[in-house]
Amino acid sequence: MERRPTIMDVAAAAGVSVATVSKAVNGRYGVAPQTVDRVLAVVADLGYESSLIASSMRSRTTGVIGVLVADFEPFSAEILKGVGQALRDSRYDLLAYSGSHGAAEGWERRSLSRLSGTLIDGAIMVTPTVVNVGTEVPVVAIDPHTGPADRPTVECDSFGGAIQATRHLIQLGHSRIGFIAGRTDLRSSIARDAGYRRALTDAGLHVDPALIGSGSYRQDAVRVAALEMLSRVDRPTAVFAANDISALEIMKVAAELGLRVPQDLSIIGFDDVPEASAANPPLSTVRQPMQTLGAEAARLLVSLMQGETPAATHLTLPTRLVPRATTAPPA
Amino acid sequence: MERRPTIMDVAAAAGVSVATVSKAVNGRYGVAPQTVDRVLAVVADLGYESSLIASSMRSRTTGVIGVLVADFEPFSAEILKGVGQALRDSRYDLLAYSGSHGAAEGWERRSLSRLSGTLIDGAIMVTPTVVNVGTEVPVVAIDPHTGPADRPTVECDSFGGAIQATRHLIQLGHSRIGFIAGRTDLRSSIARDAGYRRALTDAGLHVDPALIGSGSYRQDAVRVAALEMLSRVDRPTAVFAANDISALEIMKVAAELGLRVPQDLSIIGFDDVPEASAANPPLSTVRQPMQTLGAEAARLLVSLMQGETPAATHLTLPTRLVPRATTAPPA
DNA sequence: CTGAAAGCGCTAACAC
DNA sequence: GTGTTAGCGCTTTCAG
Repeated sequence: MERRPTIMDVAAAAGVSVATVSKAVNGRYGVAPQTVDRVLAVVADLGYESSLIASSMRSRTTGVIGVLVADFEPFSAEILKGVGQALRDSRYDLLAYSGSHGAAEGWERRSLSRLSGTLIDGAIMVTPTVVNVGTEVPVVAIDPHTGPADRPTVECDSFGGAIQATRHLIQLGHSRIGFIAGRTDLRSSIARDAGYRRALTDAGLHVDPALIGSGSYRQDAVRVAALEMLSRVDRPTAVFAANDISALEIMKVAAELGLRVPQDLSIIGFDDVPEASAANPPLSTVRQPMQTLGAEAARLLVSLMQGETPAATHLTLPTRLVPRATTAPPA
Repeated sequence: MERRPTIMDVAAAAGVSVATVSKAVNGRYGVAPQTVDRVLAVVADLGYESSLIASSMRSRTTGVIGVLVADFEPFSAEILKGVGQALRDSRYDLLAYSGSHGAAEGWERRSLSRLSGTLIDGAIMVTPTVVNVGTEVPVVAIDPHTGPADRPTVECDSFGGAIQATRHLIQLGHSRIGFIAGRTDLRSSIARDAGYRRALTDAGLHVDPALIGSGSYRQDAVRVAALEMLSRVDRPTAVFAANDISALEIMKVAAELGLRVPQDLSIIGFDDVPEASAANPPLSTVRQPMQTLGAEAARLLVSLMQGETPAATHLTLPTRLVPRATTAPPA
């Protein structure tokens, strides 16, 4: 709990001015070699470390990349691993930030505002809630918001993935297939909804509005929608959830209702977060390459930060069906 | 890429001084209600958001908790989820930081120095490489370094867990059991080593130095140690790795050597990171409650930050054996 | 109730 | 080569 040494302490101890210390520490020109040595010796001795914050207020660049998330949940954690991997051998520090008001719309505007222009040189926003955020630094969005895509984005093929999931259920013999939708402000959610409908239509199946519930990716909303859907006399024999967290919640509801999975009800999710394979029984899902998403976003951002003009600023990565133990033919 | 509005812009637009804006925004006493209204209207209009960095330079407190990690890998990602969960309903923002020199010893001192005293009000260090770091803010360490434990710590019962793992192999009928050790500077690693030896001794088994390799939790080192150990004519029939990442690497080496797991070689890890259950075949391991570790660390830290004196500042959480598909009786 | 001024730790011009 | 000076955007005394 002792006071951290400042540049003034170093200057005083080395008998030079703060400016000289700054130059010596940052390897600027115009300092005598022996002065540099003396200063660095004092720095080592005192354990001085320049304050990232103070430096960032003066210099326009910090070498720090920010990842802005609403919350550290499974999805964003995977993204983070990918970003970290891509940046591992770079000179960039990585800073992940989650405001305390993650639930409120516009959290990313607030976070970005508070960090950019000073602390971070560029940012990656994960599942943002708004489209336009004026910034002073390059930003790339992962799993972007609906609306005009003026900002660089990285996402997976949600439409194709939803078709894979729904078709998987159809091929197992299901014809009454429910859908629990996600956050309707996310492009990916809308695409998953569309994919579900398309697969149904392509198979000559009727799209029954009663079998479409809104979950918004929120556990409580999913619970309500699932309870309602699964309590119907003409309940579906299979459900596709717009993400794994929702699917996992549906599994809980099914258990409470006395429905066995997959015998009485097939369930398939989307994402393949680690929790999906660890579930009991392991959750069938559509895998989106979350770590790759993060890594690609990082690469795109670095290229943007270096003033390059990347060939593609809207990446869409493929998904893959991962059938596990929660999907089976209907009874 | 537009310039972010500063407090000066707000002041100018509202026709007041920056001091008044600051007071109005922060709800300080001594501002006329109508002035507050006017200022806040301008704030909303301009989309002003105070700079976290600039504020933190003047005020001693920011409401931000920092989690310092060497790297965003599976273990620290789980910790992060737990910290996030514990802080979800608090007023604290969460900032996770990984310096670009994560590999170098002392990364946490550097990170802490650069962030503390200004940006963060408290910190959680994950698997630190050094013991003493002078700081101005409360710090709690997860999976601490060896040496005098003067700082609050949260860890799992590594000794007991290692005994569980080794005993599991012994009970399956193994008598030649190898061990790939972890980072020798971590208290937990040493405890796992000791637990391995104790279980062996308790069972009347000989501790063969040739069956103990050093992996340091680094893939390349694990590979070298595993290759050497598994190429011996008197190779072990089972191996206990000090963490899952090491165990996963051993699985790869075993495959390259043509050894079938678990028929020719049983492997058990430690941690139960998500990757363990997703492995093929799923990895047997000892589960440490990583998210709980993070959550407890967060609770401890918050209590420290509020000036309380927690009853216990050294938490040890229990582990649990999770037998999966990589352990079986020897051929 | 409001504003002017000082300064947090640091860097970048510019003098000396 | 080195020191002096002026801020970065904000909060906080302290006068008015």
